[in-house]
Order: sequence, then structure tokens, then C-alpha cells
Amino acid sequence: MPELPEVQNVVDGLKILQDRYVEDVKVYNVNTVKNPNTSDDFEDILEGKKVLDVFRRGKYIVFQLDADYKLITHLRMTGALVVGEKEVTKYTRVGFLFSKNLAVNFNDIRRFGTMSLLHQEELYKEKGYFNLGVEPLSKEFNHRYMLGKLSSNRAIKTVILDQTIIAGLGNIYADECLFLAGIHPNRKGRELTKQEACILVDKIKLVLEKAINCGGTTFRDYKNSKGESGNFQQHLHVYGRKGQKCLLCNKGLKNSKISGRTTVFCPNCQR
DNA sequence: CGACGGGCCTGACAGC
DNA sequence: TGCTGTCAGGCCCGTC
Repeated sequence: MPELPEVQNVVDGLKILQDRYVEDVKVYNVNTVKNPNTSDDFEDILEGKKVLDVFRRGKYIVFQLDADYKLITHLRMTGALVVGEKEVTKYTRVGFLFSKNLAVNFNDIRRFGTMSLLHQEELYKEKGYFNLGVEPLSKEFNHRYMLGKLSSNRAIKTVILDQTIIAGLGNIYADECLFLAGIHPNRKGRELTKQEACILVDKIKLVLEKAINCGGTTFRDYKNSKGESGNFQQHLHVYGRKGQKCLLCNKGLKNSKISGRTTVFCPNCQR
């Protein structure tokens, strides 16, 4: 499931689209397109537009087009943007042809993924994008910012998964960061010490940077835009290891649900 | 305000 | 073998 590091790797592979024109668009699954209201409008507005830039914001992939339009994409669980795939597959939801004969397919097994084509002035319509919090790898995400978000009684895991607070952290990396910071995922935000908050910020940056450099985590479906898997799964300490032994203290890992998501932690190392 | 559950989806897998 | 049930989870929305 693509989180920040995976999305970053996909975006890196999509940079090849910069300065190309959208020559053809075909929507195969109407529900993938949230905006505009009809597939016809989506295709019509896109065709002829130039890609000025492709970048990541949180877990969103953004194509900056000319005429102040943005194509905002979210891969959700199983979405993939595949460069150079000409044939339409069973899971192709939207197909693109860019100039110099470069095809890109938006494939998505479970159809959770979305695409929105919006003019600069209607970005508010994509609420999740519009309300994103700070980028965890930016200077704005620092100890002071984190401390300012820890005044509630919400579980710390819920806080760091909140996209309006930190943009791009998902279930895998939330569990990993809390493990490395030695913080129990159920601790209330307001109960963290200043020191713990500082350690957490540092671990979030560390884990995300390392995962990006590893090409992301391929647990089930994730593939980058060239169809390659990541290998950060080899470095996971807790995610996907429920019932196994802690790599640090050798005691049993526990699991529970927090915010409806499977959470794995070490009750001995995380307090 | 926040917690919670349902819905969206399909494939993998466990158990009978 | 083949069926059924459960799980995976990002995000939105409605309800309490």
C-alpha cells in the first residue's frame, strides 16, 4: 500500500512526462474520476494540455499542467501508474498517451484509487489534498510543530496517521516509527514528554528517508512506475510481524486495532 | 470536537 | 476440491 516513500518513487519515475503533451485519454472506470463530473469532460480538458511538472504532496501525485490545471491522483491501496504499458489490462482504470508515443496506464485492482482534474481555483474540492498538513521531510516538520499537535487525548498513532497533521505517513511507517522511538502506539498525545516528541520526529524523518532510498516497501501489491518492487520490507521491525519476536528484546510482539488499523508493537520496548 | 462503524473494492488465504 | 468467511486499509461520510 503506497505511502510517502512509495509515492515518491512513483513520482521520480514519472518525471519523464515533464514537458510532454497529453495526446489521448481514455477512462475505463468512471468511478476512478472524481472531478470533473463526467469522463467526457475529464478527457476533453486533459487532451492537449502540457505537463509542466510532476510532484508528490503527502500520498498524492500531482501533475501540474498548463492553463493552471492540476491532475491530482491518489493510489490508495492498489493503484499503480505504469509508464510504457501500451495494452489495456483487466485493471486499467484510465489510459493516457503522451507525446513522443509514451503510454501511461493507471491500473488499480481494487478501484479505491482516484483522479481529479481541477483548476487552480477549485482545489478546495479535493478536500484530502487541500487540508494536508506539513511534509514530514520538510523543515516545517520539527519538534515545535510536533509538540503543538500533542495537546489531545488521541492515541499517538492516530495523531501521526492524521493527514492534516503529517502528510504522507501511513500504517506501515507509523508502526515502524513508534517502535524505533520506543513509544507505545496507544499513549495519549498529551502524555508524551518533550524528549519523546523530539525522538519521534527524528525517527519519522529517518524511517521515511531510509524507505525512499530502498525504493519503498513491497508488502503485497506495490510497484513503482517501472514495475519494480521496493525492498524496505527487509528492514521492517514490527509491521507484518505480529506474533513474532521483537528484533531488539526477543519478547513477543503484540497486536491490536487503533483507528481501525492493525497495529503491531513490542510492549516491552514501547512504553 | 472526536470516536466509531460502514462503505468502497478485490485477491489471498484459512478453515471446513 | 470448492465454498464461505475474514482480512488487508486510506479516506470519506454519517451518527452518536
